Amino acid sequence: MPDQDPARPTLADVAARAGVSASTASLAFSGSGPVAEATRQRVLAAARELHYAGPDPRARSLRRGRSGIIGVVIEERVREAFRDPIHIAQFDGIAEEIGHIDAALLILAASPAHPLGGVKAMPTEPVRPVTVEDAPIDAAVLMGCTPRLADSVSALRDRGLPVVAIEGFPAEGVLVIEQDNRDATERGARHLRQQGHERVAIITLPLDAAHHRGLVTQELLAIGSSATALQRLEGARAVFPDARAYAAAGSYVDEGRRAALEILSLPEGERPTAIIAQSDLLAVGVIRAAEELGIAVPDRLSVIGFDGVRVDGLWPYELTTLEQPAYEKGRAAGRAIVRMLEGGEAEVVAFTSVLRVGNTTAPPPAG
Amino acid sequence: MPDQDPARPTLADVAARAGVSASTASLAFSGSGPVAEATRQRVLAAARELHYAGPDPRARSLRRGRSGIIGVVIEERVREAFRDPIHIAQFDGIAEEIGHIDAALLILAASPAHPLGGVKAMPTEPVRPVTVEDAPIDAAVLMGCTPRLADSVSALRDRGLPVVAIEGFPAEGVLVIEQDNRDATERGARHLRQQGHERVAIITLPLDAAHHRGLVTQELLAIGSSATALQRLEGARAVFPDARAYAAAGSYVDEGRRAALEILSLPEGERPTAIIAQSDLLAVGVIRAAEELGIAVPDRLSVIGFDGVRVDGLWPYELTTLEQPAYEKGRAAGRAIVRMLEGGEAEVVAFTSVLRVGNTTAPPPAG
DNA sequence: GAGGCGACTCGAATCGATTCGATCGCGCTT
DNA sequence: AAGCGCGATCGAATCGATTCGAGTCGCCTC
Repeated sequence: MPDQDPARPTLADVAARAGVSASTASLAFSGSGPVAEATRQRVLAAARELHYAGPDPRARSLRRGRSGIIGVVIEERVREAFRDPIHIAQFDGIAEEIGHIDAALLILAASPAHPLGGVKAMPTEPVRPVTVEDAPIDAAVLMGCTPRLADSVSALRDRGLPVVAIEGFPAEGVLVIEQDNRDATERGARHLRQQGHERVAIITLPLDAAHHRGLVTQELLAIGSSATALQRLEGARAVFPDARAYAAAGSYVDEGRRAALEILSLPEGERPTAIIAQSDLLAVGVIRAAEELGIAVPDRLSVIGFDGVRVDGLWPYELTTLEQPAYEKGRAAGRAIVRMLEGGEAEVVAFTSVLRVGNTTAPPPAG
Repeated sequence: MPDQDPARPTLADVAARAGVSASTASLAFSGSGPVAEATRQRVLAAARELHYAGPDPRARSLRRGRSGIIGVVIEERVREAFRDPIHIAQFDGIAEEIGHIDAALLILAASPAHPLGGVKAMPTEPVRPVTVEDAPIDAAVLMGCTPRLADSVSALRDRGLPVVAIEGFPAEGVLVIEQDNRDATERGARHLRQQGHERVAIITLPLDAAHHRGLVTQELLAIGSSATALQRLEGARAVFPDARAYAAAGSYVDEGRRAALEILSLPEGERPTAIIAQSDLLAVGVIRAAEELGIAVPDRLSVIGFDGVRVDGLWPYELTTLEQPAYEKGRAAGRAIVRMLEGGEAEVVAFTSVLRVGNTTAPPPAG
């Protein structure tokens, strides 16, 4: 029994009460056709009397073929997306642009890839899972998604929906909003090199789908799927080929702290004089760890981040970081979606990060 | 023509190719019924060959009567919701809880109320507006909504959808997650009184739908519709009945600064010795303004906020504020939705704010 | 006064899937 | 060997609205 309440009125009921046909009633509501004003009023009155709440959006969107909803696909759990300032800025930008066509934003967590028709866990859940492949959306924006989603993406394409990705691996039929992760990180690394640093460590964003934490090995690199993390790693190693890298399990302050505590446990003279963190939150964690260990920043340890979000409670530090235009990236994605929905072609957009030098980087200690 | 591409395959096509009936094909996909493994494989194979992307979510949700989407209604433009840390924490909490039933979150900006069947602006927009009343949602969470939405809310009720409100005016059939705005502010005000303050000013959140800025007059109070702002104002005036209040046009640092510059333009001796701001962001603005005017905080001006979000770049200040459990409020709303969707009754939850004393409040200057 | 034109209204097909009840075999029991 | 039970499959109704083509009716024109 799909209907929860018996006898919720339908358009047909309203039409009957108003003494018109369903088609006329529909016209009266949608306004797309000639309806006599008197008739229209009669229909609206009937609707009021029956407490009819207007055409059912489900039926409407089935018939019309459009739902007015844009999906934003993230690969973490939904709640984590709200923790990351970069995500938020990008949401913001997307919302700004699709607001122009009055579309709404559906936040979707990518489900673990499941084969076409794979068995769902519980057949009679009160609410069925909304996955990327079966959400009533008109288009999708992928945020930092990995090839793990390839199946879902091709399902979207099979549906004929426009798909735009903000960073991530290029895929057939997906418009990518690009970010110069590799080159930007290389610029940041060069900045360290110029200051005289030789021993550098890297803390990366999660590389693989399972978010493995720890030293980045060949094996981990091989299964690495995060374009963003890999590109930034590549940029850093272009300058410091032998730099050790540690993967964090997420872009959180505490993950940065944890990795840094491990990195900095070496005796001075062996331990790195600089750490390249792949996000500002990680970098803040590094600074916290240094404070705990009594290692002065930037005198004995330089720290560089990525993102350019202004992190809370960092005073007196001003993080040296690579500032990326997250809000603008979101807008570009939104604009692309709008254009594609209107039947046009959207072109690839590439964004550039700017090195903002703060007071967390300095020449390495003389010794 | 609803379909954009000609000949996108449907379940019937797949069934035909697999040599089974549509009903069997449906069973093969949904898994809710006995289907021979061989048949199932045949159907899935046919689907692959035709590039069939799975059952159309629109049709599915029409038939099933559920879409798996929970709407979160905000009254600002969507993008502004992402700017407010309290909103974000609440989103986060909601997402956490509804994640348990695999539902997704639809962010909806409340449209200006329009009468049932009111004329839409453009009949042939590429994407139709998604308003509160016609979004394919299974339930709605209202975030800080005003009576302006009364029509939309009653439409939701007519649809038989569960509706939960986080703060806001109680409405028939709407479960409210409450916050002790009035009493909490009163406690904060009493803290100032105990320190000896007499001349106090208040900076409120937007009171009315139009977000009028400026001195709070009787007229403004009369059209005030934000429960949160009104309750907090009431709490402050319970202690300082004659305190002047200024409405900000939004919860932003710059709005707080702007209001404070006006408030503090009086000669010392007449100007307030303390300012009660209705949000932390506003309070930070007050501190900024005081810095600009060379007024020492807390020596010559005490400042108290509301929210307990840790605002960036405030050092060396630790804001005295009323800490509210925003994340928990979101969770409570999410839990209530889940319970109601499962057919149960959800009970009202009330949250309490705690006064956290920082270093922005002190006794007023002796003079 | 007949023809014609418009403004309205209606019937019926359609969107694409789900689901209930009925049917059909087929193996097993007694 | 007849009867039974059960798993697999199918037909048809249904979900609730939109839309197209086909009337219907009144009024204007020549």
